[in-house]
Amino acid sequence: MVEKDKKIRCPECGEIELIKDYERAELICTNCGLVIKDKIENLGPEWRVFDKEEEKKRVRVGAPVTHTVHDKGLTTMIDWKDRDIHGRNIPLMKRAQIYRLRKLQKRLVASNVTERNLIFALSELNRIASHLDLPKNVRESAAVIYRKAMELNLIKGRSIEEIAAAAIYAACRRCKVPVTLDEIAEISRIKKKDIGRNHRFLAKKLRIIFPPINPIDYIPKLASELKLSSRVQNIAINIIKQANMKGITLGKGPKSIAAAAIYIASILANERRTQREVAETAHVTEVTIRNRYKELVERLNLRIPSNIKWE
DNA sequence: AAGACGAAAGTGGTTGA
DNA sequence: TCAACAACTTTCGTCTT
Repeated sequence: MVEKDKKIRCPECGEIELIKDYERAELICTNCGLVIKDKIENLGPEWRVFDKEEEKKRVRVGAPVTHTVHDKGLTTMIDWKDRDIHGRNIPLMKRAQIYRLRKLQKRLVASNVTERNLIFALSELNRIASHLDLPKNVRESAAVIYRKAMELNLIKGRSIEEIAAAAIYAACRRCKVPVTLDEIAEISRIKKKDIGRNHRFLAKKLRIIFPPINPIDYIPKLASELKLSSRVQNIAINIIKQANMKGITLGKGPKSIAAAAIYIASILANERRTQREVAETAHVTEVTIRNRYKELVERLNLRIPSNIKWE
């Protein structure tokens, strides 16, 4: 559908030659699994049409193809009833033939081990994604990453669940969804350390470059959990932007920076939250918030109103 | 009494020999 | 593989509101 010679490049992993259209559901980078464009507009029918009449009849058939189902959603089912589509009995001769077809199909659908493992992996991906409320593009991305890992024989000798968890994390990083290793570790039965290890492994083998996490990505989530206004969000984002420019954020945990920025912003906007509240929702300690926020206030010359003092 | 502060010791992950 | 290291946590006593 999408012409190969269009020469679209993946904005993240740059050097990758072409983006496959993957049967017109999304534009996905075949290398790193980044979903570049969610829906391609003006999809056009899959048959040639010769006149307007025909065009009306032949529009679009079937659900969009997806990577999150093991056969990409292209399932054919042969009914077990011995009736044709009109409900008539099927002649005996034909029945035998259909019986053979059914048997054959069963074997094809999920018989070989690879396929069965893929089904398991995808259901695991889906399970984790549902628990974390991940958007569709992240799920697709995770599925693509997993399939890619399978193609390169990276699963062999490793547990499916570990790779699945790592694929989810990788997809989140790709799509800038602020999910932590801890959150995934809690849902899957994989330890944080192992998810991280496998994630690094995937990144290396699939040659995906992950940009460092920007503290800004945490802000919306934190702000909404703390029920803070969008004004606070904007202030916090501004603080982080300035901090980024001064290089203060380098080497520090992005979560800590985000938490400190939110804390400061909540004070500046007169919607104050305690250090404890922020610390709890951001999953860092009050001490860390204190250290970061002191640093931010000093280095950025922020003016904190009189209800707070510091030396 | 709750919140903020900071010193000191401890933990887990990264880095470089 | 080991030690050094920075970021972060835990704990706890003190100060402020």
